[in-house]
Amino acid sequence: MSQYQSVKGTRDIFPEEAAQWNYVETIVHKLAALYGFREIRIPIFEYTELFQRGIGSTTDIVGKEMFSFQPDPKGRSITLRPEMTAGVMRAALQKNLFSLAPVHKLFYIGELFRKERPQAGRQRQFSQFGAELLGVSSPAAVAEVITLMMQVFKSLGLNGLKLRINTLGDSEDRLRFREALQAWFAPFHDILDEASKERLEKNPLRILDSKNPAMQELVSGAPRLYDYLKESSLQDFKKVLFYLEERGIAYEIDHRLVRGLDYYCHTAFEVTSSELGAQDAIGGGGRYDALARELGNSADVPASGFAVGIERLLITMEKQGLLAAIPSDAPVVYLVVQQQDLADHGMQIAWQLREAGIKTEIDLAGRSMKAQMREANRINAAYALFLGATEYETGHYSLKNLVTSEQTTLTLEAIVQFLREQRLQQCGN
RNA sequence: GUGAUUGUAGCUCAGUUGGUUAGAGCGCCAGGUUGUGGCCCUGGAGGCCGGGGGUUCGAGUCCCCUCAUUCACCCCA
Repeated sequence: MSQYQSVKGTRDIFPEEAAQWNYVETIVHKLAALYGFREIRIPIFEYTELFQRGIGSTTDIVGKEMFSFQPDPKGRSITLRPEMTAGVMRAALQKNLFSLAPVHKLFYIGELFRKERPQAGRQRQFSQFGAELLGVSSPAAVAEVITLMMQVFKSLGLNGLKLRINTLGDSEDRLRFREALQAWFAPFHDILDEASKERLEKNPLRILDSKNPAMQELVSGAPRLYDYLKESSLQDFKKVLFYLEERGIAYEIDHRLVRGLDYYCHTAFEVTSSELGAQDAIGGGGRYDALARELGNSADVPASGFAVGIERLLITMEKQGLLAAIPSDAPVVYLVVQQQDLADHGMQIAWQLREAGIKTEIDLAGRSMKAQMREANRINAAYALFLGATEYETGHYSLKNLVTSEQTTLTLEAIVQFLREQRLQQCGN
């Protein structure tokens, strides 16, 4: 074992895997563009208050999971971003985006940081892509966001994901429900676990979300927010569901789905994969009209968004055998040089081939022909091009198809032309 | 933060009740074929057995500490 290891909860992505990431990111870019979302890139750290205000100080993320530090003793505390939404909203408000146009559709891909114990599907540095639709509050907007997310899953070939959805109502609904909930739980105060007692005080809704089996049993008899919704909130939710049905997106209403972040209102949703183990949420999101005001804006900015964990997405794709289909980055030609004194000429040819747009690999270590051939085989080159004394003198080179073992002798120009035609066939474009 | 788990070669793992120079498969390198890969054969390199301390004539094996891994809880992507 080497002396230095990557920091706990972080990992390296080597080329084979990076190709998979690129594939996913390319799909995200394409579909986001198709739906009219444009990319935003924001800083990887923010002032700590942004997350305290935005995400909510009672949440686990803010309470115990943030990587915070103080760059200078008198300076303000800074935190590595544990999620994207607060930063995106901050950027939008700072830039005064809403004075330019009322609606903004943004998407992002980036790394996030949370100080949790790593486990399957959970790291301290992880990545998400997501979209934020800022400036509209209609059910259509929420449906748009969910549809884009589901479209990404579909385009990647994923099967069997479960979309759960719920509504949290507006602040009035929640206030009335909160009182009802506290009243209902009051007689049971003594049997509540510690976390639930605290939640009952600070954020009663989250009791419903408890995964403690004893609490779940108790919760199953508790009142439902759904029954406390005012008519407009109910209609809003039903309209979202209507759009999902229209688009053929299967969902399951889960009255206990609350989600951990304070800024959600109305529709909240989560997508889970049964292939992930304990940490089975692959994506989630919802509507968060109050976030802008939390961040000091004079008024609410109606908004909704989703985020998908890329590591968990890739794990699920792996389990479903979807990664094998991702195109490889193997070279087309491996240039095999017979003798050392032809090495310079070999470099010259490799350069010519690359100029012609043909992906070419060549031995740089002066190794034996056998070693070069083995290497060509290992890296899955399509062809071996031999350079020996005969080729050097005649200008005709031997080209071997490493799959069929067929070998022909052609001029370099003919080889370039041949390979170009081959590649057109292979890629089908 | 809590609980459990596992640390032996680059990787996956053997290693018997503590007993000489710690093994296998795969991978890597070289040769068998001085102009041709995969398959096969032969050989080679590569380990302070995670680190520290202790028990013992003797520790990869037993005990303690520590570091790291993995899984789970809490919660989330």
